[in-house]
Amino acid sequence: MNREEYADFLVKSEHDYKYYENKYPKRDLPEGAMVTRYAPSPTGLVHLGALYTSFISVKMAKQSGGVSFLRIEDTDQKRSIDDGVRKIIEDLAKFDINFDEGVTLEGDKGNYGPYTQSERGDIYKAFVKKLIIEDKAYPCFCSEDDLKHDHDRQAANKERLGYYGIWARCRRLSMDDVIEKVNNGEKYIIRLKSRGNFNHHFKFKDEIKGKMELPENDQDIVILKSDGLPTYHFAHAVDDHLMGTTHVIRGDEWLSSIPVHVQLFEMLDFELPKFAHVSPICIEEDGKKRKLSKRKDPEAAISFYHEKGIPNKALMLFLETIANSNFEMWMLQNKDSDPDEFKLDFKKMPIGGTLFDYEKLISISKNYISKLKATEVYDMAFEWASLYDKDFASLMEKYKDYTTSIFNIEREQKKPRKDIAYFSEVKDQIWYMYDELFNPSVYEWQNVTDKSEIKNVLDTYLNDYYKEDDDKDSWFNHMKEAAVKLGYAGEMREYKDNPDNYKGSIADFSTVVRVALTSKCNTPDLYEIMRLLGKDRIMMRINKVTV
RNA sequence: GGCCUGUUGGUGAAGCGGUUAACACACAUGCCUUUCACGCAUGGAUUCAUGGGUUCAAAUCCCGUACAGGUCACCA
Repeated sequence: MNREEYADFLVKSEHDYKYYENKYPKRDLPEGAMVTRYAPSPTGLVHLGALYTSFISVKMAKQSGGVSFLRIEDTDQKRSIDDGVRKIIEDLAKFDINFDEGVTLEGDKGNYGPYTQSERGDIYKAFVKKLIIEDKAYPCFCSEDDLKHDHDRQAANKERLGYYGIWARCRRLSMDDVIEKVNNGEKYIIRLKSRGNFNHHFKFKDEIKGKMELPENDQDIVILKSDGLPTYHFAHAVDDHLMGTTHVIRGDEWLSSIPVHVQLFEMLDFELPKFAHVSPICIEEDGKKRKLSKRKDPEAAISFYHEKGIPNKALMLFLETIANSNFEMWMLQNKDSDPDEFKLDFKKMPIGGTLFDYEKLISISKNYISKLKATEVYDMAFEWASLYDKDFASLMEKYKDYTTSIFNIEREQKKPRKDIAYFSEVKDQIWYMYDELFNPSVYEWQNVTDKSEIKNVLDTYLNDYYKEDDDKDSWFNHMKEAAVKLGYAGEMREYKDNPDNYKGSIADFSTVVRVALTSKCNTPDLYEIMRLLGKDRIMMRINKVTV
């Protein structure tokens, strides 16, 4: 049996590797264009970290005039869940993360497919055969128990764990031994015949982490599992080579596998792509940093932000400031520019894990919402309420124009209000504008608390000074006149200079009106509120107080 | 335990041999203001985990220590 026959005896494939090398020609792209990929396993819902790396991958490709694609890594059938792929695609699309190529809801798109690993079995086998022919891979008959036994011995002797050197028993099997075992029906997997020396270090440069020195891999890692599917490492090398990936962008938990991957590319005669290992988003617990965990941390789930009512765009802005800290500065200097114009840079990405800063997210979200038009705020707030607060949603819908006007108070101007950070808090901020909800149990009176004085203020103002169609200036002048008449200072300056000469200030006076109408002492502009409420409701609410 | 990586104010983070150690968020104070929010101004690291070394000069370069993170599967 020659080596070709031997390889064919061990692994069957329809085509040989040359067929696939020809089937997927090199991509013809301009200098500097990146081909990136996002390659998740369909094991559950998309979480923040996935959103983060997929965003970086797609944006990097786009800004360099390259190509991004989505590849599904489902070589572990046990962990894949139904519908996992659809959820990934849909969730990412909500955040405007769309790939140029790869798996889509309508099937594969692009010339380098299939893009789902479970459909690429023959391709992997073809390359496994290539390695066997070149004596770079061999079958291993060790059972799980054998492996465990060795592992325990290694641990007991404090030796390095794994299948390497003298521990790599099956590596020494002759071709005849192998043929006999196979003919006896013994099960086997295929391992890489590593030529690395753990005591030799090689230089490696990561696009994000920079230069480092790593030991060569000397583990005879598994490349083809007993189920006939490849391991991650092998599939990664074959796929990214065939698909023409120029930049492998992935989580930094992969950094320690680099020796394996570099070796794999070498032994397969593949050109090594560049690697960018993205640091995780962390959270602090008991004074220690740890990666955001899907199971423990609610904020790891994308749904968390959705339920809270934080706009998707705001979340992306937040992720982009984590990705490149200079993005924030750029935004400040390019207030009117589209964030898409900002160019992400690997060199600016954080090297250590970044702590998830909720306050910062809130601040970004506030700023983002403050720049929206009232109608946009209405649409988004309504969309949120339709899902999470149906009663409020129907109220918003019933008074659509009115609600939009409420959102418009102090909004479409140079320095808009920044009081909405997320849509779940909207109701708490404007409920008093709706008669259906206005039924205060407490009035937040401030400096003026005396019942008769409150009545006095309200009566005086309402009867003699409130004019329904005043513009803002006359409205405030009337307010001042009423205040002065009752012994309040009409100007804050005067009051501050001689507080003892007055009952209080115009601020105290208008606060009484404000609280009477809204029950709250902190509200947006009173004039606007009164204008929206209109005379009848103003009277009604004031009467309600005095009863 | 082995291998790799990191450690700058409350948080994120700039800095890459000579700076008053940027900036943003948060916090505090003041101003503006009918409240709140906005805006504006000011304040906070005598010091860059720690101990050595190199240098006229170190947060920046080198070595040790501590702490933290990642990884060591027929999982990705």
